[in-house]
Amino acid sequence: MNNRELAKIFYEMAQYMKMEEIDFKPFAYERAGASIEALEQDVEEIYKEGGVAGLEKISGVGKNIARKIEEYISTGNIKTYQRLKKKTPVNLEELVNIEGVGVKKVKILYRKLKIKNLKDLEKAAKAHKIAPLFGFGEKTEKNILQGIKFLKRSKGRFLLGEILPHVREIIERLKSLEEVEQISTAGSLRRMKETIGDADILVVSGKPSSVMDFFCSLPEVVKIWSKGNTKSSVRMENSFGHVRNKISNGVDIDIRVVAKESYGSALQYFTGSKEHNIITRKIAIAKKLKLNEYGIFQGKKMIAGKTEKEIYKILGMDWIPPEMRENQGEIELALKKKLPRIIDYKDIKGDLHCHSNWDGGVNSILEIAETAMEMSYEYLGISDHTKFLRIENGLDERQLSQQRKEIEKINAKIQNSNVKSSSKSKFQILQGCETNILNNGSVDIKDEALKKLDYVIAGVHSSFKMSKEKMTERIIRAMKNPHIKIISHPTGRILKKREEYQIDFDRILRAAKQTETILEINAYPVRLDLNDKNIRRAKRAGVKMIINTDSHQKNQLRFIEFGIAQARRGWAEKKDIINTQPLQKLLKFLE
DNA sequence: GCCGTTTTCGGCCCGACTGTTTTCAGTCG
Repeated sequence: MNNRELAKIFYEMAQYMKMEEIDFKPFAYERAGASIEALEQDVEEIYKEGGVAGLEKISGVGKNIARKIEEYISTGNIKTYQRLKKKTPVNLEELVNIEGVGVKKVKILYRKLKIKNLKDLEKAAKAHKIAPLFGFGEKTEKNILQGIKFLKRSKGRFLLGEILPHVREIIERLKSLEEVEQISTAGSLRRMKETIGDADILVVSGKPSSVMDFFCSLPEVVKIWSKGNTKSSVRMENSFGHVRNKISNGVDIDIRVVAKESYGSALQYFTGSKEHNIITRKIAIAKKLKLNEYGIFQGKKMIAGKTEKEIYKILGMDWIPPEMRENQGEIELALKKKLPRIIDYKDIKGDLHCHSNWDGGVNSILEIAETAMEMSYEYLGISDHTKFLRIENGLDERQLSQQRKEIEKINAKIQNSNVKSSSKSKFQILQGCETNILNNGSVDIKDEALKKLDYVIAGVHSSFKMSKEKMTERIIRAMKNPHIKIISHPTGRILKKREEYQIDFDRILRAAKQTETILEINAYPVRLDLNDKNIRRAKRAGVKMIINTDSHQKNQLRFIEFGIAQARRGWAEKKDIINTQPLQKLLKFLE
């Protein structure tokens, strides 16, 4: 908890420094923030063990930043941060989240119009006070309004990836209570939707009131909306669930306590979706039964309710995985007992989209590989950015060939250290790269260099606002390059921030099929791209997919879960996803 | 403000794009 808070402060300090046109320092603070966020140990612990000198061992942390960490630990505050904030007291996170608005514009908006937050900005834009400002204009004003509109549409929704880990942590704490017999997430969180409105927790307990007392007095709770004997609703603190430097308003959590004999029906009822439940209840009615959150009833007699499985069974259906419960045809298939066997969370054997510290990433190739081995992967693909992305320190042809040698060395080292352990001796690091698809569809690395890699990923990282026709052509041309095997984040959306770019997805699918190009299901929480609908389309078109994390630090390899969840929501089966294959088969496929 | 098998001082964080300029500033990846 500490680390994330602190990292967030450093990110914000960096932004304020950029606002003041300070050179280089912002970069130092960002880097320190990123490396603190990636730490496994709490900074406070590091400080207790080794003092300021211990803190200085953290990469990117020197004398000054170490002192600031010390200040934060001992006073809970950083004076420099307060000073920066005082100079421009605005909701920076909120304002820079609008596309096209950065720190410099925020500064002008505050100095000239005293705009502090989204509300002020919207008011000013609607009153046409923005366009006359120096450096702004008609178009900027329009873009700002559009950006606000887009933000509002996704307002109140949270990323699965930022909420789930915290809710799980809270569930762990609840589990430690003697009174808690069974516990689970419910609602959209259990269905693993890419964004969620609020979080639902379902508990079985003989002592509901003490569970309620414990829950409502959690330190993260900032507001109790309602507190009852079996149902409570609270607002969590703001920092609850932020990813990198993006902070959201606190999420609401609803908790319900139900009787043991109703747990299954309550879980079914509160997991939803609403549309799915409407149909299941209709099926019950047709069988002269009644289904509600307490159980399934024949007249007044309750005939089931303890588990979800028995509920579905009585309705004449197979149990449906929560990720599929969107009334998209899953009920019909479950009635015919013909549900597809969707990919399992344990099926992934490796991750081919990972960034190391050779480009903008945090960890060394070896460190990432160690995490991959901990996850029992058989392989790991390093795919650093290439030279077009200068700020990400993209690699050129020469650096790629240097990296190849490094990877060979590490592979040899891993093989030697694991001779005894047969399970790990199979592990292998592959070398790829994530090339940039330029405007004309060519990529920024020469074919001769691409040829030497184990595989090549290509993605769009610039000029997002092309026409549909041009963007489609651009990506198809990249797919036709025989070296390019994978298209990363194929639609380019950023959740709560940027729409997909315009593409003719059917044409992309046809070209992917024809060129045997793999489409990525990017597991990074703000991307989740392809989304569930496109995954289904790709599956239907017979296009192969791969679930990758796009991780920039080793801990982010765990994001794979969110990608698998999307694949499950898109009904993808094991055979549709190529990184469910063992190493040799994967290599053959890539070839 | 950090860092060092090019450097303990002098480099780092660049280039495309957009919209605002009339030669450039801000934003984004």
